[in-house]
Amino acid sequence: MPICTRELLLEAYHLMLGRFGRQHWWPGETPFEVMVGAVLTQNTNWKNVEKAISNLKERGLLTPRGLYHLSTAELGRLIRPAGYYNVKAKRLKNLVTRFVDEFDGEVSRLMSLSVEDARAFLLSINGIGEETADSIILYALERPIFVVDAYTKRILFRHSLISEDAIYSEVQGLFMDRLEPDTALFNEYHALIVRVGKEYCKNPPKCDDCPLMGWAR
DNA sequence: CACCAGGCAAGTA
DNA sequence: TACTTGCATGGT
Repeated sequence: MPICTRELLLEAYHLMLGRFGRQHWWPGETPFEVMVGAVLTQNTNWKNVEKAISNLKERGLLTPRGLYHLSTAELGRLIRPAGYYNVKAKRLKNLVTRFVDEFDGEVSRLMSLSVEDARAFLLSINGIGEETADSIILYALERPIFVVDAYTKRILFRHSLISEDAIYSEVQGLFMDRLEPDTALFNEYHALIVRVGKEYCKNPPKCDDCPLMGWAR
């Protein structure tokens, strides 16, 4: 059972960065587009999300008030390629309604909250869970919080750094208790984990040539 | 053909 | 509290 130190976490980061370079997340979007994309990409391939984003963009609807005044049914039709379109249309409406009603649809007003308050606000919205909330805080608000996803858990579990049933806060704490709050670092680190997870840490694992081969364990 | 992707909430016991 | 299930398109 390896001990998870700051040095170990930084080693993994540099191994992944050295192999893949910067991932440029979140791909070319304004903060509001990141918020929308964070909901659309729930359990869904990003390529599918891009089609949905394009549909909204082409019609000039990818703004807080554009979506605010759009019916849930019509929104669902436009985001259809992203999958779960009925569920996601409701979730987006929930997010946009709260964002416009309580923050006037201004990202700057949301950013004036503390990270804890912003997280509590986002989590109080039906359809926004921990990963989506943290993705919005990190990639839209550009505040330092570590995003944990299924790949993060799988990689750490396979390297015996966490148990299989480790909960979100446990995994997040593993990183945040050891690394100084650094938005750029957390941004790149999560993106690299997703990249490595996709290419190597699937079922079955493709460990040959994985940048984390021989790391921790 | 099967499998799954940058999750989440609601239902069940 | 601890599982289970529904949601859905598009790529490999």
